[in-house]
Amino acid sequence: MTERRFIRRGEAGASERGAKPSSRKRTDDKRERILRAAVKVFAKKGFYASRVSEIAKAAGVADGTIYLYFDSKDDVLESLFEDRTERLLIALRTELAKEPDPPARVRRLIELQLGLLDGQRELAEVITINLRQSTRLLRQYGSKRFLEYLELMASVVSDGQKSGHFRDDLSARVTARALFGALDGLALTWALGDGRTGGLEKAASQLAELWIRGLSPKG
Amino acid sequence: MTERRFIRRGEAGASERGAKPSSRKRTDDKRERILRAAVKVFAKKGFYASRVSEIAKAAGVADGTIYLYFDSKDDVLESLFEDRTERLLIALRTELAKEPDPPARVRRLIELQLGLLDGQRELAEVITINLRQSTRLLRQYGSKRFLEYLELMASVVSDGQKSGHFRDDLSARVTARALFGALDGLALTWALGDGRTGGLEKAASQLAELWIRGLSPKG
Amino acid sequence: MTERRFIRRGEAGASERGAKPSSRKRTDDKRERILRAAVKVFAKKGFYASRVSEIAKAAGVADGTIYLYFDSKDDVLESLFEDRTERLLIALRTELAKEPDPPARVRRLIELQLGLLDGQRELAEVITINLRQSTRLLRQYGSKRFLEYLELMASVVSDGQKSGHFRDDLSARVTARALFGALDGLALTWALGDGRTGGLEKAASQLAELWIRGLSPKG
Amino acid sequence: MTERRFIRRGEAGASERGAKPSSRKRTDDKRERILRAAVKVFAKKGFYASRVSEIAKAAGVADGTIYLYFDSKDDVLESLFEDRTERLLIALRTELAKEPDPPARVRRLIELQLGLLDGQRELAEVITINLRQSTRLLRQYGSKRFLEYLELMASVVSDGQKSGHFRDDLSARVTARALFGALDGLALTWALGDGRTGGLEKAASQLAELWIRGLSPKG
DNA sequence: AATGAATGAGCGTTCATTCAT
DNA sequence: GATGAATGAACGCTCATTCAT
Repeated sequence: MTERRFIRRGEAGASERGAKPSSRKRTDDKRERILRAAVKVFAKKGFYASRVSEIAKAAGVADGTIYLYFDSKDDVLESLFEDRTERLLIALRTELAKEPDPPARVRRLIELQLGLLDGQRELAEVITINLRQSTRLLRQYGSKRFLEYLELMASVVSDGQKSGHFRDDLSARVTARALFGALDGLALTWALGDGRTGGLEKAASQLAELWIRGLSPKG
Repeated sequence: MTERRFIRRGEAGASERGAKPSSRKRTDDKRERILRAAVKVFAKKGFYASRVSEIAKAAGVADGTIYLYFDSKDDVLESLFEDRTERLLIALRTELAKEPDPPARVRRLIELQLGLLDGQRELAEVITINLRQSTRLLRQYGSKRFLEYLELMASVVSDGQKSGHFRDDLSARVTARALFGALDGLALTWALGDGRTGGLEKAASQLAELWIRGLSPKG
Repeated sequence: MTERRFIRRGEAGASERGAKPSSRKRTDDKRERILRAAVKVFAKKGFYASRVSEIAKAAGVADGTIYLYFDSKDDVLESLFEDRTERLLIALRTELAKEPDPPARVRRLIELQLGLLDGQRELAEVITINLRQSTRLLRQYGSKRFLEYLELMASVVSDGQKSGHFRDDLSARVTARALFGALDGLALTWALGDGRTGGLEKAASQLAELWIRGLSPKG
Repeated sequence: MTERRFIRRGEAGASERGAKPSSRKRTDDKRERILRAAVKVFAKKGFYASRVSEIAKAAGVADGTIYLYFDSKDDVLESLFEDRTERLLIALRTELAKEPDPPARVRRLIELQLGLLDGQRELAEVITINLRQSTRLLRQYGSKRFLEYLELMASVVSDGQKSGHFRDDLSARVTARALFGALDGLALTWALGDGRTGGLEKAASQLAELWIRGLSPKG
């Protein structure tokens, strides 16, 4: 078990990620179906209160089938997180590559992160809340995709500092973490609150204004 | 059980809060000892992975004793959160009352929240991480001390807007939530990271700079 | 868990053996009740087909209670075996001490082992059959009480060889193992067969005759 | 399932035994490969701890294939036992037919049984240990090949009694069971112990000496 | 009030078996 | 015949909570 886990955790090429049953058909139906079901269930009840059997039922598979694709309930959460964060990273990188102006990049970053969640309340809940439920996930996982994500944010800040668009008396790392927190906090209160589509859009715009001015140099 | 719970859930005056054993001695030794033990245990292993028996052991009491002071394991976490947030609120209100200048109030707010955690890594972990572990806590509790706390933050912003010190194109509520998130995010990464005493101090200062400028009006 | 196990496995004085709940009352009711229930259930269905809940039910305790006295289902079997073998060893040593004549000692040994089982069909089944069900038990356990037991048998043979009562062209160790096997085989077929009280008595007598003559020196 | 089982359980002539796939090729490759794999796996981990998938893997077939040749995991063990015991019986009968002298026959019996296992540690383990793991096997099976085997042993004894070579104050049945047990016990300790080739040879010789004298008539 | 042995509902996981391909 | 992904019943074990002392 631990062995298999190690293999899976390895930097297996993305083409093979998470594939347990060896001859996967085209679209990897089952695995994705399970992940989608897990989002719903985790969002509704939280990781710990969610039952593996509920996920199975929601995914329309047998309980045991989940263990053909994941090593454990924990692994489902981790995989979910990794999977979705990876998508977010790809989307962010693609979009940011199109935008050279630092302030506009900050705005884009904020809009994208909150925009991706807008209309996906469940995913927002899973990422902002459930991630914190598995201590193991948080501690040991804080170092992978999540750090990549923080680094991407930090680079947007430091790039702007180098080009003179942003003040340079602030640590890019600290700033990035604070920005992540701000976005996460908004997503959390939104997810726990109304979760209305569109609700995050205005907030995103305001937050962008705040941060762009906050990062602007003296004068 | 349910009955007792109802009574406790009522808006019992602070004078009676959390008191189960009827003849409270001076300082309510046991209850506080249990809460202190819970901080340690929850911080180390997370709420769900923590065992009631571990808390009991850490507090130097028998398992059953915990149920003389709390209704359930959940209640321990809720009480802990409520208790500590209350202290924080009191401290904040006291300090902010001394400071009339809006930008200085923002700085003070940030310094105080992060400062209180500095050197109390365990408490930081409990508040930032464990709070999110009990869905019930999050959902139903989002409305009590936590909202009071957010409102306090929002009032610092809106007061500044009214006095013309802060731009008024931002929602005070949104701004407050984002600030809470930023502080929470810093505390989280700090708690999960090194947790070195003093580490948060510099971050607090930078964050204050950022927000103060971010909130400043045009021109 | 593993830790506790280690402690229990240690050569803890007999006075403390297997006691988990710390303040044991007089007669260690529960633990013994569970062991007695386990004998019945294991004998009836075999170790693997026996359910922990069945043992609990037979013992009149809750499922969880079993885990207050034993670490696992495996541990119940091991403890049972160790416990009963120890009693047998004590009885054998006491009896053999009274008998100096080697042939008579062999006879006594056979009579005692089979006699103890006579009327305890269930125990016979557990010892002869179930012991072999836990590979771990067999392999790692083959070295403790069981070896003591074989050594006791071997010493009866080698003592007789030294005193000239028995032929000395046979290895005492091999002889002891074969005798154990013969006794075990009789017990097994008896347990699986009728299991009538008294059935083993005659067999014991005949087996004794056979072995005594088999061990006698030439001439 | 039950149906098929019934058919197979019937006293099907040896010519049809265990044949599931209808068009049996010459040497029934698969079935024998599975049995050989089962010996290895059962010997290593015991019947209950062995997984059908492990046997399949060791045999180089798919999991499902096993069910084309056997009705269940239990059936694999039973078939294995029956198969191997049959071979042993045939070998014993052939050899004993060549030897008219009762004491020599006893010696031959012992040598053959232990000799067949010598160098086949795995088979020894399966027969002596695993057989006892399936209660069903033991109980209902005690009546087939195994009884034939015991009867063969008993006949060697009773033949000797009739011809006056052996004492007649012993029950041939009891004696046979005890001898089986002795052989089994030696095989067991050998299998669990070193399992060195040749180790059983000397033991066989000594055991033969012991039994022959033990069975010899007075005077 | 305090204890801690006892409870028993509840769940993650395994694995023999099936069956569509 | 052969395959191996899918199934889902079954069970060992945990641990929050209770309650007799």
